[in-house]
Amino acid sequence: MANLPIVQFEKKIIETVEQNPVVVIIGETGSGKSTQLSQMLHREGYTDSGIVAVTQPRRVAAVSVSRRVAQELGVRLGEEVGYAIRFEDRTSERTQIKYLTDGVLLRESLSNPELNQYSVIILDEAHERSLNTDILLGLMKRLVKRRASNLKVLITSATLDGEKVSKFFSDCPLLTVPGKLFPVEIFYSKERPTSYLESSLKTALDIHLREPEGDVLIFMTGQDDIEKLVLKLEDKVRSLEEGSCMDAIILPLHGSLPPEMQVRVFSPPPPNCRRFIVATNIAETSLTVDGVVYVIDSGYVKQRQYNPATGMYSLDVVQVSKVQANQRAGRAGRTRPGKCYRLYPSRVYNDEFLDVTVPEIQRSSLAGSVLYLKSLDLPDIDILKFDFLDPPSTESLEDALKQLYLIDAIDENGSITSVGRTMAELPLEPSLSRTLIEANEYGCLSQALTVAAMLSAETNLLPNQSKSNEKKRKHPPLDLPDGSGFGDQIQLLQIFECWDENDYDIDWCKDYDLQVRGMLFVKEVRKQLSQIMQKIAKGSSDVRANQSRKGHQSYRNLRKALCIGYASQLAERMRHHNGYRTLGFKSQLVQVHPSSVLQPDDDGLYANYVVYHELISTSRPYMRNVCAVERQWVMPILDKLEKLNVRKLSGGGLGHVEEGTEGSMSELPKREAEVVTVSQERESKIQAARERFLARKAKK
DNA sequence: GAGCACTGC
Repeated sequence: MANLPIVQFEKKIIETVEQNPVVVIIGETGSGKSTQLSQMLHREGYTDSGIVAVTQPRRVAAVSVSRRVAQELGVRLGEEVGYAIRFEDRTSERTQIKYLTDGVLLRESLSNPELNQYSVIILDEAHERSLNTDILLGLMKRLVKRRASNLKVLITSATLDGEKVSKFFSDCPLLTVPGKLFPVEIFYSKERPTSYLESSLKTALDIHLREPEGDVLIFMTGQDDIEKLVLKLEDKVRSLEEGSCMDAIILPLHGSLPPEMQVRVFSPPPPNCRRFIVATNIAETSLTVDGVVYVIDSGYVKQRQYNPATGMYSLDVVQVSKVQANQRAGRAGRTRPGKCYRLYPSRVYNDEFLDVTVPEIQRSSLAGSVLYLKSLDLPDIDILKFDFLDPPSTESLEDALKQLYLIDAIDENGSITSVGRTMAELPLEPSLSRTLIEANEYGCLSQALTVAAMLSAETNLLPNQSKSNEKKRKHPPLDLPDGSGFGDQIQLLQIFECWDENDYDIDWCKDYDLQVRGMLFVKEVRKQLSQIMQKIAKGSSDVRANQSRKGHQSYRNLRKALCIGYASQLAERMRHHNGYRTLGFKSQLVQVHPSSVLQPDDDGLYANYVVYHELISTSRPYMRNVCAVERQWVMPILDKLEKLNVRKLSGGGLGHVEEGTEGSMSELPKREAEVVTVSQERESKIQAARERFLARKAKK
């Protein structure tokens, strides 16, 4: 602890904090800011008047850092030093230093907007710019004015954007604390490689043959490329002449790897053996691998982005930012001087890379965040003018307002409704919290709780039916429930009900290839949701509460509730084929994702109307997780859509300039004219595919 | 008939 760089700055830090309500601290990796700042303030007496809170973007960080601090102070974790993350509050009345995820702090400020229990709030790792951190930054700016006399706010950030944060907080002081990284030598490629897979392979082998011992960390974009590179590396290493160089172990590392495979990177290699870790950006911040001396940076990352104009998500491979590239390089200098090989020229780094990663708030759907802010009842706040460090686009905020209006969370003037208030209390996307409230009215709350919980964890819950996986499987896969033809939300419900009937047996999950960790998470979420709903629940929340007519039920009430909750995510089938047209503000041509269990009727046609959980644009625009709904439930929503006036929603449109004066009329979906916004290119691709299909059919 | 970076309440 004594040799941490930050300790030498204690006096300066304390002085600055005494004299200023907000201080930005730039501390690089290894400076000790996460563990030491809270202890300094504690020593100085700040814990006498309240708790010192330290937020973290990730749960594991909140737990591990608090454990360290408790150890250093010689107290039991959960007493003077504790942590709070979702599902787990390890604090007590005696707690003076509290580590928590930024999401938990946002929840707390919902019930206590002044956050009076805290004397100091430290937003740690603010440079990561998580959606939650960005909202907290805006809230802190307001809060320090209201609690000027008794609240201190500290923000820690990385080198590149510290000044921007300082400026945001009316030019507050900015202190820089050196890190404890060893120097990392950077090597650039002369040109951008035609294949960064081949280029990383070559670079990795060069290191293996020429450089002294030390592990190699290779940053790739995704599972696919990682698996390919691992195979190629294994192949090449095997063909090397025996005794010509040291042994090698090659390890993949990405999020969809089962936990037991992930932890393999934490066990040290046998002597005289070099490890190659081929990873996604999970190794950038979330997981720290010891022993890395060499880093190979492809310069790319996969990023999910939301397009508010279309309501569609896409997962794109994009260039990393300078901050990200430096973070990756830094992974080589944790234990001794290292080397970083960038597979792109310095010109690309200097001229093409953005300084910082586009913050999440500018890449996400904001319905949930806007509802959250509305529910805080901030006086005199026009949501379009909320003071964000990097404001999201007006388009994105208006998209959120429209969504919220359609699901009754706000009224036509943009004011939060009582339904909206209840929704904000639920840790769910607005569409799902709206579904829960409606289901409660229809007497199918328990089913809706299950669906909402399942969708909260959905990614990687179900087995993916790729051919490579089938080969690995020891026995043929057992049949999962099929949603009775109604679609994916119903299937998810049925799966959980089966698991419940099997007493939440882990082996049952394994038999059906369901991700165990994911299913346990669902169970926890469901429990949490049902506790929150208990206050207003009109029926039992028990999983088996709605199973009385099992076998011949139509899930009518549940589907109706989903229709109300997903009012802004509806689609209507084309008259003569299985393509759909979304019924939102801008109509899109979309298809049911092939993984869906929605079943066609005897004529081979899908339901006339469906709700979808999300639109994802991959090779084509797809609806993921769809559920059949009925026309008579959809019609009232369309009426509401026609009455929508964005200007009123966003607070009368003060200072809000929009072309034309006809207000919402120009945005009405053209129901009869079949107007769609599909790019020419995509349209012709679809056309070409259709012709190929017809040609094949004709041959037969 | 196709594919999924990473978090979090």
